[in-house]
Amino acid sequence: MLYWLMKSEPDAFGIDDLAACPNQTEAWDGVRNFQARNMMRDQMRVGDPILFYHSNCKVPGIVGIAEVARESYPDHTAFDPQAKYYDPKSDPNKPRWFMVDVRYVRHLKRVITLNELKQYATGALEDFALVRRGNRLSVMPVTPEQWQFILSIE
DNA sequence: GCCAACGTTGGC
DNA sequence: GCCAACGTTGGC
Repeated sequence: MLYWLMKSEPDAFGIDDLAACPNQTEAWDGVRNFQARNMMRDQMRVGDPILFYHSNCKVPGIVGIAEVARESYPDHTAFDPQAKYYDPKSDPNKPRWFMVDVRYVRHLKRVITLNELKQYATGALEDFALVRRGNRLSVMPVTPEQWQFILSIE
C-alpha cells in the first residue's frame, strides 16, 4: 500500500465538497500533468490513504484524509469540448488522461499549514516534494515515515 | 496581482 | 534533439 498527497483548490473543490458528495466519493478529474497521471494510472490502489491538501488559497495546507475508492479509468472530461479540461489530443479509443475516485475519510483536527510543514524541510520532511522549492505536482507520493510524522503533529 | 518555477509545444 | 516561447501552478 502506498500513501499519497493530492492538491485541490478549495474554491473549486475542497474537502467539504468531497464530504458532501454522494457516498462521500468523487472522481478526481482534470489532472493534466503526465507525472501525476502516471502515478494515478499505474500506482494507486483501492484503499491507499491520501492527504488532502488545499492549494492556491489563503492558508495552504493539509486539511484532511481521503482514500482511493476506485482505481484508474479514463478521464472522460478530456473528451468533452465543453469541459474545462478538454484535451483534443485525448482519443476515447486511446485515452491520454486517467483519474481515480477518491473517498472522504476525515478532516484533520486542525489544518497543518504549508508554512508549518516547511519548518521540517531540513529534518523529518527533508525529501518531501511538497516542501521542495518550485514544486507543482498535484499528486505526489508520501513515504510511510512522512505520513506518520505529519499525523504525529496533527 | 505578481512572478518564479517548471512543463509542454513546436520550429528548426 | 535542442531550446525559445508560451502557458500554468501556486505561494506570497
